[in-house]
Amino acid sequence: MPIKIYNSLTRKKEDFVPVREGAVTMYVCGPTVYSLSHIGHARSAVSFDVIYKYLRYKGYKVTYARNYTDVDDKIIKRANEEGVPSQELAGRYIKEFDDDMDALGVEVPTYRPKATETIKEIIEVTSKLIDKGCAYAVDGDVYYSVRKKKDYGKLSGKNIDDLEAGARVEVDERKEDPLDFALWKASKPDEPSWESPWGKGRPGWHIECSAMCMRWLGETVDIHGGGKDLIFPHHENEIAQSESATGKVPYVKYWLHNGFVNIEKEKMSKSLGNILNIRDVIKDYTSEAIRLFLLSSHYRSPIDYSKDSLREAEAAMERFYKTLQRVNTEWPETKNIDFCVHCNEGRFTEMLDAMDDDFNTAEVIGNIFKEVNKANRLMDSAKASGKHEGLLEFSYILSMFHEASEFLGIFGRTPEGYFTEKNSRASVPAEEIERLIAERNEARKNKNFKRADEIRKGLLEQGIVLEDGAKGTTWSVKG
RNA sequence: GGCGGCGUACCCAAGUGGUAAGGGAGCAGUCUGCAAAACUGCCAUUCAGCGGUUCGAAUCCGCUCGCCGCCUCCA
Repeated sequence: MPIKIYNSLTRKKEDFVPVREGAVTMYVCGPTVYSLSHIGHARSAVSFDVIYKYLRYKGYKVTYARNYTDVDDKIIKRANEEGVPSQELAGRYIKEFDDDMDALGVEVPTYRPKATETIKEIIEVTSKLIDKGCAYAVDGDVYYSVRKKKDYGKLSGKNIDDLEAGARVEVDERKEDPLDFALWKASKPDEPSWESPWGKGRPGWHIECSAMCMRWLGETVDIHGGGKDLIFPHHENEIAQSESATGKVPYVKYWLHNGFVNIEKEKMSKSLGNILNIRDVIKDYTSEAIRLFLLSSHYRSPIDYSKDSLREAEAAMERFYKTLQRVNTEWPETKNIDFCVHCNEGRFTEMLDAMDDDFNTAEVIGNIFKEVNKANRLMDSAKASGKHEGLLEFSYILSMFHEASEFLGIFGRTPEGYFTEKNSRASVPAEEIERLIAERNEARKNKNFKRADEIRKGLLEQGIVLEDGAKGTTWSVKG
């Protein structure tokens, strides 16, 4: 069964057939690096990380490029405020972005091009557009002429006349049409600039993505992704430029757009002051809980960030790893399971069908938790009967977790690894907790339950939960 | 004004023609010194509302109501 992908261009789910059989080229718009990245960047990055991983999982050779916009008005403004060169500022935030991605378990794409390293190509494409009569230079600026592209607006479903009727665009007398957009901007004295046939200047925003795509992936790419807000004007303009320059249609076969992250039901925006940085979220929740939260809704739907929803995601992750921990201790013979021995048995069909259907990660997660329940049930009944029967079933379940982790990027760690990350947030030193546990168990042995409960309650007030199990007392940070 | 999307239980959420996955919360039970965790049971005769198509609709069509996004930098 082919993968089905919702294509923003046709507004339909389509069978995924890449240009070259067995290989996929994929480009995703990355961040403009002038500040720390927020949870919205995380959603886009994680969504496409999963798509990248899944396509590879399905056997495609995927070439994935995600850019950094490292020259832009906002970067220049911020750099001038701080009194540092704009490239230094951009470099700093590229590093911060990479650190955030690493913390979220987002894989490094095949290529991570920067706009400033693609100037030569940008100038070439711009020149070609002028030569073809699709663009014109005025006072060192170069504009793309939207009227020259008959199907301009095909991605966003807009037409030029409607856009002009609702004009909120500032009228620039030098432009032939108010909707014409800059391919190249003449630079002011305090701005970074490059030599060009039109004088010193710097690239416009949209052209860099076209140039980077062509350089790293070719003139037609299979998948191009980004946030929903990029549909217009950014992606619309990319299509216009690229198709005009190369004459090849389509520029992109499948356009994918992820939904927004709202904060407590409100749009995240600078003016509302509710921008939530990845850096801050990572401090309070485990990286897998954050990924689980992002992947438990479909990538195209809007999601609402709230403390409750993250707490729930963390509780679910805990349930998962607690079960895995239990399997490891109660069924040590499962350690020798050869993952993927069941791959061709049709066992994972449900899960893979869900992924094939426009990457329905939410359904996969539902399937995973059904298996978690099954594992616990098996262990309970083994405990009751005293017999370890059903090893084959465990091998199925654990293989399924392993397979899912290959493309979801969660459910793949050791329980110890997970709980170490989680418990590093403890407000009480581990040695102190261990000491209190020992004291409490001594009290319990002496039937001094008052003291035992006192210790447990005291720790709970500091966010530490104690659990008495068959193998002794364990502790964890309250979710 | 133009374009697009959404409305499923207390909350989150999957399901897009065959009779409502999953998670969280809650209640009851098993287990436990008591808890916690785990397990079991309960928790939407119904999918915003009203009509229509169909043997059959949360799913398709029409209308109404409500919410949201884009059209300006934005993931």
